[in-house]
Amino acid sequence: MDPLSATFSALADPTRRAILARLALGQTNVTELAEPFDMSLPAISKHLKVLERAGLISRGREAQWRPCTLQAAPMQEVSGWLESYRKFWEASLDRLDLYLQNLKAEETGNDK
Amino acid sequence: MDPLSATFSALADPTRRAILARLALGQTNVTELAEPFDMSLPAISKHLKVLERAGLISRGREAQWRPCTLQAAPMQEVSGWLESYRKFWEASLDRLDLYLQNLKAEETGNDK
DNA sequence: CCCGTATTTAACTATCAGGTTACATAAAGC
DNA sequence: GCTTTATGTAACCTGATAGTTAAATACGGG
Repeated sequence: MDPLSATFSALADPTRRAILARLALGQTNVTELAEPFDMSLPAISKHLKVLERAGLISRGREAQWRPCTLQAAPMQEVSGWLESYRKFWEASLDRLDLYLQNLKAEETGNDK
Repeated sequence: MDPLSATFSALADPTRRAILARLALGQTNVTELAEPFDMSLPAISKHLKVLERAGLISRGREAQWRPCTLQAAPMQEVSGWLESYRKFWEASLDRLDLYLQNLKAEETGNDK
């Protein structure tokens, strides 16, 4: 799978995004990561593998713990990809803005 | 499925991203969208449905054609979500930068 | 060396995603 | 109304995902 697709599909799961959010607070181990979820440990282990293969986390070894660390570089790829579309959503926001302005103008009777 | 997950998973497919890239050039119909792909029309139709459900395109009606239009608003959501991680990839780039500088310094014997 | 803790792997199941072909529907034009 | 063109839906297949439980592995400490 191409890297961008791997990143997008890793991010397409709320559990995995929550894991990343937790890791943004600092490196931690698997059991602690699993804590908030109503899910078996192997399930979390699989999610971690997905994140790892996408390059979004790295895993070390510290005695019997496997500390996970956030690696945000792939997100930068996503951000770069998105960039070329920015003008489109900004344009549509402008249109929305315009629409809302017209709406308001009509309401107050100031519109042509 | 939550909107963010829907957007990420819609974007996790190269065919769909290519469709969006085409639509960035302007609105077009299904047959023309399908043209570059070695894939049946129903397959494209399914991809379009995924994009539509994620809110990334909208479809009109013009005689027997269904013109598709890019709707980038969900990308803005993604962009917003990514924003909170920006400092992480910027930090790691800084570390990479530092690493490369050190490497260069070592090479030229100017290090430490 | 055995034990407890942390984590992964194996085997299995159910659902979903992405593709196919065949058929159905929509609209225009003769 | 029939035909053509454009598109969508149905039924089906295959492989991937996401979860489960049970067993295996890795490591530190008595």
